[in-house]
Amino acid sequence: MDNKKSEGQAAALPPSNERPTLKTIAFMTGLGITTVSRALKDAPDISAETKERVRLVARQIGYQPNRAGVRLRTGKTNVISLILSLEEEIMGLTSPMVIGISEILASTQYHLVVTPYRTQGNALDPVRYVLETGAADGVIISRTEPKDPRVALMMERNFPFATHGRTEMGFSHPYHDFDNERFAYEAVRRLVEMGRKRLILLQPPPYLTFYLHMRGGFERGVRDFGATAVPFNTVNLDNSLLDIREAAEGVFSGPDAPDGIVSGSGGGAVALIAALEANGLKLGQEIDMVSKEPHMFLQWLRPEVVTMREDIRLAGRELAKAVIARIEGIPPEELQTLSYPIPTE
Amino acid sequence: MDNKKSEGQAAALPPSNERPTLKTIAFMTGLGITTVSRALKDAPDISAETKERVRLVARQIGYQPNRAGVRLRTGKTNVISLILSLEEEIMGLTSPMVIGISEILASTQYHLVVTPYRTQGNALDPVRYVLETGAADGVIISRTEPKDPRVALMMERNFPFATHGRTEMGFSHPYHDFDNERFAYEAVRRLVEMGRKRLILLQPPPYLTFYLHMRGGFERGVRDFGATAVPFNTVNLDNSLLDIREAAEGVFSGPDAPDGIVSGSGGGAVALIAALEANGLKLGQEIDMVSKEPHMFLQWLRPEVVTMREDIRLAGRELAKAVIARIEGIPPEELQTLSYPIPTE
DNA sequence: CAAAACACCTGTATCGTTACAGATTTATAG
DNA sequence: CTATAAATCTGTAACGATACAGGTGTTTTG
Repeated sequence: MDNKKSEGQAAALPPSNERPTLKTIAFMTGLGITTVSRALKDAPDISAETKERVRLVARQIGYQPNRAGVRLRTGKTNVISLILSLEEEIMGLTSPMVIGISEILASTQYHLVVTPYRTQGNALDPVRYVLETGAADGVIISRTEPKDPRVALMMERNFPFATHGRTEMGFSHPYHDFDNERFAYEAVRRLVEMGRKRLILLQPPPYLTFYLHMRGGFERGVRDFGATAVPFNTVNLDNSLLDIREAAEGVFSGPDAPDGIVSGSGGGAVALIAALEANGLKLGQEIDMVSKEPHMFLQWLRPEVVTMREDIRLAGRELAKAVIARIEGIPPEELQTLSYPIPTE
Repeated sequence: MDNKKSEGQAAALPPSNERPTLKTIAFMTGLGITTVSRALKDAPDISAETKERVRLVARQIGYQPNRAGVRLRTGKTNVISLILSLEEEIMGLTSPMVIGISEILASTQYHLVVTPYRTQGNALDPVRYVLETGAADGVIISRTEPKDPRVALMMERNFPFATHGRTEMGFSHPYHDFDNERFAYEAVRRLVEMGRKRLILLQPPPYLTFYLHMRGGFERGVRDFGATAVPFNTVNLDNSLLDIREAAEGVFSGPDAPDGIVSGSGGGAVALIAALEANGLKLGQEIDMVSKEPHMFLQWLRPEVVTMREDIRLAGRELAKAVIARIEGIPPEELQTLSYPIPTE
């Protein structure tokens, strides 16, 4: 009769040797499941002593909340989705990005889910998927456009996200970006310092925001330092290295050939070098180049190239921190960071 | 009174404008929730007409099962976990691997979750985590060892997984591997054909399985083709490019310097080239090299290097297919694939 | 034509967690 | 010494899906 008390939530079942749940802890401590739940989240209506006891037992038996249970009840997924193009990247930007994000998430409850999309035109699909199915608490996207429909959609739904790259949409959102304006500007400066005048830029595709930055920096440099921009628009960083090489061979062998190159990526630089050398040109002699350098390839195999590093792993870390902060309600204005070209010596 | 019938599961609630659930479909079709559930999984005790009706409505309103609900009830997570070292890779193997896996998972219900570990010694942690928390239905690991404790653990628990790389543990499990034995063997053949005799191998760290393969192929080649293996054990593919370069400079400048190089990675090759050129050697003259080529770097910047490609994206695809097949109960023996060096151009 | 078989559908309980609305005990107020 | 307020704790319901054990109506069997 008196054991009514022990017939409550807590004592209903033996501990069992399965994965521990709140019920297990409730049984072990003699408390109710609700109490245990609230104790673990440090609720104000639980006594300090009880909290301590619950935490102790929880740690002891290695309790980890069941993600499906939490997710079903609260809608919180504890997932960050990285949205990736399957076509992306000649030269794995993805690796350091994934690693950087993982580094940050490792010390949180968040898991990283990679959500791919097939082609350029379908970039909105995975975002819609996440929004509609509630597959994640926050999203990281890259390849941003000045008016980015993905950003518009997530803003409208008030869904936490961070972008690798800026937009120009008249409101602020979390981002991390590399200062491509400065990169190109400094690149032009260096080339002019080396006596080069007729410059080409291997640039991003025109619809991406960082095209504007890189192009802008390039043109400002050309103006400020008194050089000439030679057109090179038939290919961009999204083309295959083979296409870039082919297009470059055309430019180098044509009239008014350039004598200076700014390459927006290390992979592209290799194609450009192959092209210019196929035309009998030599770096450091008839022509010079400034490029981003993902590894040590250019530095060691073509030391004549002036290289600057872009830290993608850092970008991953910053983006991860930004989405999480956004999820936690930090205002977007405080979650915008820029990184700068790192000179390689 | 008669409306008892309509007070059952189905009619309890209006459709609401939230995300549709089984209840929504039940309401719309006038069926019970259970019936809808079973209809959607094509159970035999539901009439063909009902199934058709349910499927139609489900498609119409864009029903997608709630993952948390399924997971909580059935334990099925619909997640594949890719376990990654945060230190991994000088030259992003991860990118094409992630892309390859995603390509396959995109047409399934599976999501890809990246689960990192910090350092070599902690490789078992993420595996334990997945096993203990049931975070995934299957796991993909790389950097396998001949006696791999992760493999042992997952076999013991009968947990589906696939490895990038083989093991030597006396039982079979799903894997995909690159034939490093053949790579090294062919590399030696090529070098000997070019008249080289004193060969070094930039090899994997000795505790990884593919060390045995690459080393084995190298030594078999040395024997078969009559060359000499020059020791080069102070560094391996896990060292930084700087360390490799430094060690290589020592070997090239020492007595009995090698005249042929087999490099197990493209990144390593760059370091070796930097080293040998710093010693005044020239590829194709005093020395030759065969290397894996991740991109077009070597091919275009040092065409004297003989390169072979390893298709990591393919590995990702194969591994994804293998885990899923394993989850579906296909015997491991049928899930073992090997890929072969791809001669470049 | 009653009994058994069949075809098809449905309610209940449950997975683990948390929001919410009490319940119980003890301390404070009047 | 009763009424109120704190301080703690707890049961119930619900999130969405599914396993299981019926239920109902129709058809077949003997």
